Amino acid sequence: MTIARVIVDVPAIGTDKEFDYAIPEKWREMIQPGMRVAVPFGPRIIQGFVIGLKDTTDVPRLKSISKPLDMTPVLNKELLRLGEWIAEQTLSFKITSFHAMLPAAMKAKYKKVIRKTDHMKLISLDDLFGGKQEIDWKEAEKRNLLPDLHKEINKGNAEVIYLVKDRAKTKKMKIVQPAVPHHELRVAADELPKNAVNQIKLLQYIHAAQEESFEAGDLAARAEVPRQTIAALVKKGILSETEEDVYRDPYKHKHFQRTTPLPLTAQQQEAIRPILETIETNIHQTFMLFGVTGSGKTEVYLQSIHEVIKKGEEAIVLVPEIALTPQMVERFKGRFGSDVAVLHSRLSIGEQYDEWRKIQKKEVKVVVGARSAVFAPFENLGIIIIDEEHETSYKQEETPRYHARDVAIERAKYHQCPVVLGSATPSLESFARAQKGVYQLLTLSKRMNEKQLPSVAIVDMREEMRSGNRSMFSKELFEKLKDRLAKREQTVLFLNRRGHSTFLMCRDCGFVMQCPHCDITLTFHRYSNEMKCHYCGFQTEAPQTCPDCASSHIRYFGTGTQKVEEELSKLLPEARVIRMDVDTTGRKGAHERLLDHFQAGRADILLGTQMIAKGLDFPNITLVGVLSADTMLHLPDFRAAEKTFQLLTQVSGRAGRHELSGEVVIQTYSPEHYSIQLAGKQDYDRFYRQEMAMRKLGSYPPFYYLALITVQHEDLMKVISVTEKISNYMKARISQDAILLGPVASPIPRINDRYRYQCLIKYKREPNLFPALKKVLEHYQTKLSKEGLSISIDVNPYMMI
DNA sequence: AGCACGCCGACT
DNA sequence: GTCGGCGTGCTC
Repeated sequence: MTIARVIVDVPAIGTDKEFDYAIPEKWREMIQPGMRVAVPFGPRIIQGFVIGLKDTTDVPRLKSISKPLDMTPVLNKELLRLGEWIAEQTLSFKITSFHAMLPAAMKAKYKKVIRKTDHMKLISLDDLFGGKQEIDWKEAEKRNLLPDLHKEINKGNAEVIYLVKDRAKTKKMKIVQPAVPHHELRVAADELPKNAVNQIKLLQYIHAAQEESFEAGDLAARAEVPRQTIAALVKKGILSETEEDVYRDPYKHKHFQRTTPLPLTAQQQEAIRPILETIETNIHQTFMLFGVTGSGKTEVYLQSIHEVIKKGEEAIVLVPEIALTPQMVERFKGRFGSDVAVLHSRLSIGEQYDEWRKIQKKEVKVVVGARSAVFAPFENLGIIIIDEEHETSYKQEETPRYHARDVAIERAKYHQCPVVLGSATPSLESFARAQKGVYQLLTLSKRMNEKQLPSVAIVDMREEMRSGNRSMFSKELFEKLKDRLAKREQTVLFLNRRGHSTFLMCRDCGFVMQCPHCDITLTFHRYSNEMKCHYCGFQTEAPQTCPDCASSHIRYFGTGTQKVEEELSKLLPEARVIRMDVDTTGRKGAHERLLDHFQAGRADILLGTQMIAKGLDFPNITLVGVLSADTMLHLPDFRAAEKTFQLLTQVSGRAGRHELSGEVVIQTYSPEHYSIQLAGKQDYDRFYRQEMAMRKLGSYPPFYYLALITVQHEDLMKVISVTEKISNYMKARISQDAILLGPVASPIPRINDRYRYQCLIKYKREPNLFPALKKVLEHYQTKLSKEGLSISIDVNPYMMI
């Protein structure tokens, strides 16, 4: 094969197609589909993916591949095909899909430099180049040298060079070994000058140690000598130093207690049997593992994976990003040891790349990871497990806007293996499919240890108000809190809102402080005494007087985690509180540290947002308090009730998982709402029926599919007119059965000074929809993207804002 | 996405 | 007459 079909690294509608390149003779044998290559494209050199090979082309004058960027393919046949499938399904570019499937380190960086041509080593150019042979384009631009350099380029004294840089760097470790036989180390030490104290010390240390080789930094530290000492002895030929590729191991200092399979309960056995059957017979099937919190879903996963590994196949386990705590990792590493790779966004780019390479080199059998781990480059997949299936974080919110569940099923079809969707509160979409028999339903209705589910009390905060309690804690919750403190048991307090107070209002004129760039109220952060916008990051000092009428009667309304923390220290000064939200877990490892603290019993109360709802499994938690169950309920989102139900159920599940039984207190201003009532009763089935009725009434999923078109621009009039044009265009192209809503302003009509309008299409079967949407993108992306107009299309959106 | 090409207004 | 503004269209 002499010609490569290449997808180039230019995410634009006009370049979202194959380009043909001649393969130079010397690379003929080695260049294969799935490899990245550097190719000339117009005047520059960029990265591309080889998606196929051929011998003929219609293109009159082919250019040649500059060089390969990989030794072996980074995407196999299956993943190349999957990338194209994702591009089709999500209306995104192939190149964008390919990048989403690979670790970030594989995304090329481009550099442009101006270099002196060597036949003209003119001194006069030295002041331009600062004595160097080349100069970075960006630097030249900054120092305003471009006009002069341009002249030199035209004269032929300098040229523009395009560089493709690969960020995929392996980490090297310096290994130190004695260069002489062990018994000669003594002699060598004696021969050193007496004042070379450190060198003698080091040699004596190596002589005494029972090891063949040492990691350089480690050795210096252990022998208590400076690092230069090693270099000095290497120079003298007594030690030798070599470099070795190593993996950056994020769990280097962590020891994992090995576990063995637990005996399964009757229910677990019944649930696992069909899964094992499909593993055995290589049949693709999607299972919905519906199990209450604490019913032992994880053990079912573990034993299914065990079976897959026994067959010589591999497993992918997806877990929501925030649930990927060391505790979670431990359960898999504990069972499968070094056969496990872990992938999530809190790892550094280098660490992610290394975990990915372990998978590619077939050094691991199991991947535990967040959304993008669904692309793990395994070639003999035996099972894909998606834990907490209902989590919205499985949907990627940037292009390509894929859903990991759909990708998992597509991959499983290729590999003829099962997908297991596990949840205590399945998404309506998935549960409806299970009801229809598209997925096979497996139920775990009992907790493993036969523990009762915690008892749940729903407290009407309006009543509290009426009876004169203006505090954020109801009488009932406060009593129970005090009781736990006395008994030295732990409490989890949940509040879905960070910051201090939600908004600032002037009691004289009613002024509410809003973000100047977004149509959203600012949130007060007490510690920094700032008003912050959680959408664009805008922040400003909190005012002392009303910015509008200068009255000093400004007040902060609503409650955030910071304020609760303050209140707790006033009301229960003896309680030790840990607060967990994005503001306290920003730094790497902070998340783990705080949880370790809590687990070790060094705090009584864990107070936090979303992130504490998942996966916490501490024996000493006997009380869970939900401070305000309503915050999500009134969001302009058709999934608001579902999300509320799921969250309340998940949070409640944190209590009483072990010997001690648990209690849950849910505070709310809408105690009669079905999602709160049924979450209190932990009655998923009734919630499902009720919510399905609501969805049917509103023509929402799972009865209809959705496609959301969002238009953004600085100019409001332009946004409205474009959205209207698109709506009309689409209306003419869809059938009578589809419903088109819009144009309407987005729920947040302005973010970052850009106005937002949208058009929502609800449909069941609509063969013309995707081609029409593609036409819309084609029409506008080329013509107007340069004016700052952006149009995004989200098929099956989760975020409607 | 970049970049060149090309066509109009404001200067040496 | 030239420099340079950014609309248009192409990149194997």
